Amino acid sequence: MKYADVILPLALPKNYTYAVPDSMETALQVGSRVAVQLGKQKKYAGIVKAIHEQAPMYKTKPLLDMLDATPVVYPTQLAFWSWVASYYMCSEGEVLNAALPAHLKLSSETLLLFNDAYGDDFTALDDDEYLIAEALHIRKELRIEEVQMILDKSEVYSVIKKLIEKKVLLVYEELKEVYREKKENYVQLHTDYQEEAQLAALFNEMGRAPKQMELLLAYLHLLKTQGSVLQSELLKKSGATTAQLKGLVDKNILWVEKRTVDRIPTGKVESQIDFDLSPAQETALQQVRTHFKEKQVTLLHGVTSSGKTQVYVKMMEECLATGKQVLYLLPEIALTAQIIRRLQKHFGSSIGIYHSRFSNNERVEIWNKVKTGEIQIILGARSSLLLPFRDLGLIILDEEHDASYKQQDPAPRYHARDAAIYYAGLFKAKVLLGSATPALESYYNAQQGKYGLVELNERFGGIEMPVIEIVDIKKEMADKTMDGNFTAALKAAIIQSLAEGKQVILFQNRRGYAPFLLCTTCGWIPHCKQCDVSLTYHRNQDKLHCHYCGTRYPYVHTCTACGSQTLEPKSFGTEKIEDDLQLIFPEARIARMDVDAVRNKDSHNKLIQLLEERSIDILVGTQMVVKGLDFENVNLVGILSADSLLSYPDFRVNERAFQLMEQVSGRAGRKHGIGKVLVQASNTRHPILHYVTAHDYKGMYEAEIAERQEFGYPPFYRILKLTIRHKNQQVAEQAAQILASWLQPHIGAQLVGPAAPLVARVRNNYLQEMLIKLPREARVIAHIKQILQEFIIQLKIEKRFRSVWIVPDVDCV
DNA sequence: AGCACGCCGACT
DNA sequence: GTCGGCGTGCTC
Repeated sequence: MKYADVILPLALPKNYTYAVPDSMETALQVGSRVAVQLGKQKKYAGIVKAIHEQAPMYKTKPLLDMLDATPVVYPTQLAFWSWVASYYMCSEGEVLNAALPAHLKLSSETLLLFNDAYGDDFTALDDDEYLIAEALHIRKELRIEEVQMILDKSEVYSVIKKLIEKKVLLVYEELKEVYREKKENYVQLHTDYQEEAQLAALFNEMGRAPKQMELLLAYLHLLKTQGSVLQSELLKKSGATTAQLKGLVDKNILWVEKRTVDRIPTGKVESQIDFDLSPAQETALQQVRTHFKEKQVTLLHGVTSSGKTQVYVKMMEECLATGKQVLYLLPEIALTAQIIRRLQKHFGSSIGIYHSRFSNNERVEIWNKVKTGEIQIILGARSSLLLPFRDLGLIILDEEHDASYKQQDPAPRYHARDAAIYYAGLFKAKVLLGSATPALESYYNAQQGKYGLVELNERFGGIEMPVIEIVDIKKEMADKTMDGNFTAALKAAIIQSLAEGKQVILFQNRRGYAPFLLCTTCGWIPHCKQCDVSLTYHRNQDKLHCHYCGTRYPYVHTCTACGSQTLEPKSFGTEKIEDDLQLIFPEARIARMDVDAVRNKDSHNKLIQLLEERSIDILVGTQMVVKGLDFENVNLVGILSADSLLSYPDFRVNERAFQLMEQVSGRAGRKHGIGKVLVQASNTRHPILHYVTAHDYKGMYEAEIAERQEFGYPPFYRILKLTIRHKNQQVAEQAAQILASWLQPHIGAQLVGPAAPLVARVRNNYLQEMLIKLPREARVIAHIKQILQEFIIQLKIEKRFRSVWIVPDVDCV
């Protein structure tokens, strides 16, 4: 007897074993999807992890069905998932959930079917039963949801149970394949009319049907110009109706064929525009090649605009030439039309794009084409690391310092950079990390010789680095030269840029109008009812938003504490900057780019396009303006408040602030002339500002790495963050204390907390956090993770801790 | 993630 | 007293 270990798309602590029916024994393959029963009625599609002959201790259920002729993943992916699950402390099911496109993940839906044998005499039923029976009698099938709607309550199980007992209905669990091939109607000419003479005769006969003749002429025209004729296109071009087309079909002149079409067209490489590297780029390329001879990972540290992309393109070409696949990762937000166009220029349609905005059907097609190798290059965001590559040769991770490479919620909370390095190892592939401001961890690894290091210090085309000036807010306040949140220096610079016909980007890391309202009489600040945070005022909607749980409240005019009407918006966000700008520069065309402004599908790309074609003079934005944008006409960048970047209680603040300012300033003056960056700050003596003005990454690195070593932070230690959550504050605190006391003897002093985080309550749940510092030894790390997992189970034995949520976040950012 | 079962408060 | 809510444990 054979058994199959199946990964189910659920957060189950381990995989379940099912019996392999004899009929499947020969055909069943590891990596294929199978339909299985879980519990009394639910069915799922799971993935076969292993096939073996070891009978488990418990009674097994049989596999119900094989869903794939060929596996959906290779053993390489299964090995990768297993590593991700154990390293990031989650289940393989959660990894599968993140990896598999929604349309390959099937779960059953309960359908209620009317039992025709019952007849239509419903007198033996009570009110609820009658309602359902009647609805079913008419509609023949109902979903649970519909039953809930008919009865207007959520608990419907008892009614259904009674109806089953009375044999009014039958329950059916349906496991439906959701992916659908795309079909399109093509119009074909009947074989009788393939020749000129036949056609001519036909036209003679058709004298009395001028509309049909017109349609036929349009058809022949399209056929000649395009080779094949789409029904929709034909009708559009000719202005004919479906009825007229049907007329021709009925006469056996034309016929319609349904064809399966690719949503993701691929083919031969269409264009391959060659380009020359600058001598600096050429050297860098050579160095990358040399490092790859002995090292798996190389870090390309290239200043903004140094043309890292060209180096990537050359490396990609070399990899493709060996027949292997390439994965090019970017932070989601940097995946703009700009970069996609640039790469498509070189690689044509052999490049596939993968990110969150694709439809579920499209994702299935990309998945399959990566699996077969038909797509050789994937350009994508974090999640494309989980695609089923067949033979990966190179992973490029651009903007490798970017925090969005780390998945936050839900599990798997993986870091795409670290996971990419492991994944590449399975293929013996190379990893090229690129950044103008590498993560301290990566630069450290390069310094230690673990990674190769290549420096590209020269901007492409000899453009100079922008000039960065710090503007003292305090001094201008004292001199009374401020105009709202604008210093006179920044205002003057904007005026000059606008006068020169140049564009300006302004950066402020808070969205909304004002981060909080303050009663100037008593000091009261409106807070969210469910979270311990002040509410942000959004003036466009005249509402107060909670940025943690998303709740919106009406604007308050009267102070709840003292009753006075003296509430004032305090501090400032992007919305206010946008408003103020319009007052100061009434003539300028101003736009805003933050999550609120680009909420709908394409608005981000549209904003970029507007900026490209110079229809925007000033762009105000949050982090979003930092990534992946490349505009030649921008010559001024303003950072409105450096202080707000430097005042988070996080060991990475300085690094982050430096990266952000350096990246923003990289947007200035990329092609023509020297760009200018103005940084407004109250504390102008902050050391980070000094490194920013000097474009001194190394200086920043040296200073920060010393601190990290002294205080035991990454890269010298790994950090595991435990978040403890419960709706009762005491329970959360006690659970955290107990866990900490158990962990303490095992890890000594390397435990920070537990303590309530800055925002101690979110959605009515109280939070506690602690940081566990792990020495960089794989064995120790694995051991501590294991005992931690045991402690969590042990804690939950006690009844009051059973509903405590404990979330481990390995290598948190 | 569902779903079944058990315990407890709000109505007839 | 019962109905329906929700908390909790289990699924190979």
